[in-house]
Amino acid sequence: MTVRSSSRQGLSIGLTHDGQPVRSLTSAVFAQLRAEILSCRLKPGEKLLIAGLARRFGVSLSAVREALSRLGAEGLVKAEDQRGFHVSPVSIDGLRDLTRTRIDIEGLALRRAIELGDARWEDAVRAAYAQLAEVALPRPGDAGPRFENWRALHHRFHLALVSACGSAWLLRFRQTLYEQSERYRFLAHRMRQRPVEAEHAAIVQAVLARDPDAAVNALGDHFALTAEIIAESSWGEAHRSTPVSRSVRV
Amino acid sequence: MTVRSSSRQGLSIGLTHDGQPVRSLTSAVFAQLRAEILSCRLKPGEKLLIAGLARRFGVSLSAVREALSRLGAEGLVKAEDQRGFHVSPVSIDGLRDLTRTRIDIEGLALRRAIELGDARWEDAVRAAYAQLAEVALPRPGDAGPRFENWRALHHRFHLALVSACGSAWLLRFRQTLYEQSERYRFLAHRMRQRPVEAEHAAIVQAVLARDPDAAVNALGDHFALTAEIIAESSWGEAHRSTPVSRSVRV
DNA sequence: TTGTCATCGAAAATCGATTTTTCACTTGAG
DNA sequence: CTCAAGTGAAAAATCGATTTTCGATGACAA
Repeated sequence: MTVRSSSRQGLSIGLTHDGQPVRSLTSAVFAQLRAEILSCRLKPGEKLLIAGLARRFGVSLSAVREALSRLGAEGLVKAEDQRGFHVSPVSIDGLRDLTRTRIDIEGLALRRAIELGDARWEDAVRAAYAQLAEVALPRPGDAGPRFENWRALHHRFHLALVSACGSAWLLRFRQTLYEQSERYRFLAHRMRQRPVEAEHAAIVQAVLARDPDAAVNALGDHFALTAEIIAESSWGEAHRSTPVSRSVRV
Repeated sequence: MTVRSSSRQGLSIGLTHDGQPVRSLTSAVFAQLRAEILSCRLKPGEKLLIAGLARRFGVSLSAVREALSRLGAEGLVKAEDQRGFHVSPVSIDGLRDLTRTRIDIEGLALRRAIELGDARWEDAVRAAYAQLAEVALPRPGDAGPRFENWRALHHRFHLALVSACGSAWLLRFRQTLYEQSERYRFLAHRMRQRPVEAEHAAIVQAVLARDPDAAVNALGDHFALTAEIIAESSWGEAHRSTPVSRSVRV
């Protein structure tokens, strides 16, 4: 039984987020579930019925269980013995912790990248920025392929910034946090717009000037503003208890 | 079939590292494999044969597979589709990245804890430090329960330091890095001794004085010195990197 | 009413048989 | 000798049947 089999529903071969090829049903299920959780098609807190998912994908229970176990260890689903799996919940407090930690950790990575990055890295940053700038920011609520394209370029841009940091661990943690933040962005699909290009430009300018403090500040502003706008969206309003405050500056 | 069944080999009920009770065979296998990897009874790079482990623990293939999948997502084992599972490898470069990232991330957590921690936190730090200081540092190569006891207290001490940081994400990442470093410590089981109590004392002093810079410096020195000593152990010597570029044979 | 306990259908967990893939080795052509 | 194709044992992956556990429901006594 091969992954390419046309009897499988909604599974596709390709690459996982970490560049490994998908060569097993379990990995395909994992990638598909991950994508659906990130895009909130599977909603935060939702119960994940193993049998239902197995039927939907046309695979066995074991494949689904294994995929869910992996997602559990990555923090996208919550597993409890004998009680099955749920999509990890979201909350304003979660968004606050996520944002602050993201600023700190991605800031660390950015500092190291600025210290270590060579000319090739600078070129990569410039190229990723140019590609992102070429694409118009999709209108709020636009969920089509244009938005997917922008999202991919946006991710590539932020990845390019820190790619030269020289630490596999920092990159791994950064990836985890980035994915978590994707969920919040999808949740608040109707967000107030703002000149996000200017924020990216500020980051790039500081990075190319090799000014770590300015770069990390610009990055922090970018993240914090995103979080604030999510928190003031309809989702955020519905879940608000206290305001999401800005991370402390180094 | 219950976890308490006496027919299971080497599996025990109890708590996992994150406080969840072990109520399934899979979780018990997961905890056992994790412990054996951290203690290097399962050696870095070693192939993990699913059938062999299933036989050894007296459980089915699925339980082992699922446990291995979770460990894979946590970074203790490396999974490749169709090629099974290996214990994650170690290297001098890995130790370098690990140490540096540990200093940065645990440093972040420590700063936040110093900022946020209350009197109860201070008490907990003092108590954990006192308990650790009571136990004599085991002699090099001592692998018995005395060493296990010291290890547990040492972990509790470092956890107490950052426990008030207020960030689930930082604590999670810290835990991951701490576990990784355990492996290196076990590998270099015969290490040069040094007055490690003095280092802990310096950390505690700076923490209780609410001096974040001094505390993070002391913590960083502590980690860096540990890494240096591991690198100069027999394991480290054996893995010291050969020159990157080597002249072509004539 | 309130609390305890038995019952039962649904879901999770476990198992081991079956299928698919890999890998080390052999064979034979160039 | 080198390399490519073939071969078979071993290991991984997949499946679905079976066992165990959970949790809602309702009977019944205090």
